Amino acid sequence: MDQELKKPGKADRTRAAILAAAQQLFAGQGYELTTVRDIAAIADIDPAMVIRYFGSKDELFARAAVFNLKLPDLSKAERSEIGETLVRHFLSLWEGENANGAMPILLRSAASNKTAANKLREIFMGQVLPALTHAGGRSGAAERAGLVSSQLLGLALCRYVLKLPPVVGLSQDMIIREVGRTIQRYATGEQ
Amino acid sequence: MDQELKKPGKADRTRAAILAAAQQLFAGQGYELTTVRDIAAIADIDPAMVIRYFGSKDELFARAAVFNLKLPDLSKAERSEIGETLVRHFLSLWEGENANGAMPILLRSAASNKTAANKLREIFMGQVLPALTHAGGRSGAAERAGLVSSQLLGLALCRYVLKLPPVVGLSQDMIIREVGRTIQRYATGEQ
DNA sequence: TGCATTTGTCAACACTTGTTGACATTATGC
DNA sequence: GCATAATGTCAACAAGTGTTGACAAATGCA
Repeated sequence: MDQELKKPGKADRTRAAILAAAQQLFAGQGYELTTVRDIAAIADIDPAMVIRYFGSKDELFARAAVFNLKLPDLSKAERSEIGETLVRHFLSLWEGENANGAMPILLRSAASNKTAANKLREIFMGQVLPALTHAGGRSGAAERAGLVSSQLLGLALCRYVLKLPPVVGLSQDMIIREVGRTIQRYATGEQ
Repeated sequence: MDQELKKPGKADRTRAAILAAAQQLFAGQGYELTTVRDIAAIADIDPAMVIRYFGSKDELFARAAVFNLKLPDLSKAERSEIGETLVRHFLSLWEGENANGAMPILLRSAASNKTAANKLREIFMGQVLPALTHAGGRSGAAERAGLVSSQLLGLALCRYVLKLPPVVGLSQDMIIREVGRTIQRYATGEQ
């Protein structure tokens, strides 16, 4: 289970506590408003430990904001179901059991933190764009990826960050159906 | 032209300079990262004047972030052109001649500043939702407004804040055509 | 001219920030 | 047992924050 082996000594537990507290706060109020002292208070340790274990606030943020889209192989999916497949994938990634909340973390801080903004750019340029290239051919892949990104990130922004009531209230089924159709058209040009 | 009348005394000019500098910085790096001293430096005045003229950094932000969607009356538009009309309207509002950049200001700070987040919520709840209620009937208006908001805000986020290259590269025509179709479907349920 | 108001300058305040180093405490291996 | 390393505590630092008040310069009016 563990990656660095050894018994789960005391150090590892406080390390994990710090990371959990950091993720909670970064996701809730973004990078700038989250202080090392707040993180330490929630993790119930000394602020100095945060620095000792992670080097700096910046490095801690980088650790707290790692995540992978793990996009499914769209070339194997039914072509007519690419949209719904993608939306379903993102929804389960964002609010499924294994969701680690990294998306809100990035989205909340991307507006003012360059590390977060770059990470978001990398994710969508490096994963969404190639996936769509495979799915719909090379021509216009950039445009299609841009449109897809705008809809998916907009959904995440309204639902998890701004928490616009009408968007929060949307059922997963409705999102999959309606947004899925949009993504389908953007991705394939059909309809 | 002026609203408070009187000759445009020296005070009004520095007031305007402060506001312009504030808008520039708020739009570029958000509320938290923008300091009163930075604003003063760009406006080429003393930091104390910023407070003297606007009371506090918070009040200055509130002044810098006022704007109105001025949504067209959708009930009078061709029903089949609601989507394109809306997208065209937002594009000209965001990057037309009279664009004041208030949208990036709000969007960039909304993630961490409650004033900005509330303002965004108010705008979309108070203007987009009613407009769609008129346009497509009362039933499901909230859901439709939510979907429309997610696409429009996502577009603004990717294009002006995150500056994702594929989204920045989209031509206005393409946006009007492609996103317009999405908005059309969300707003009317047609297609 | 003189006076009063407006406009601007300067230094400092109280506070918070990330980060550091010296020291105490606890656990581990011999 | 002891020595050594790991882990935690504490106080302080330098820098930067929004904001304030006392004072100087400029401007307009009589």
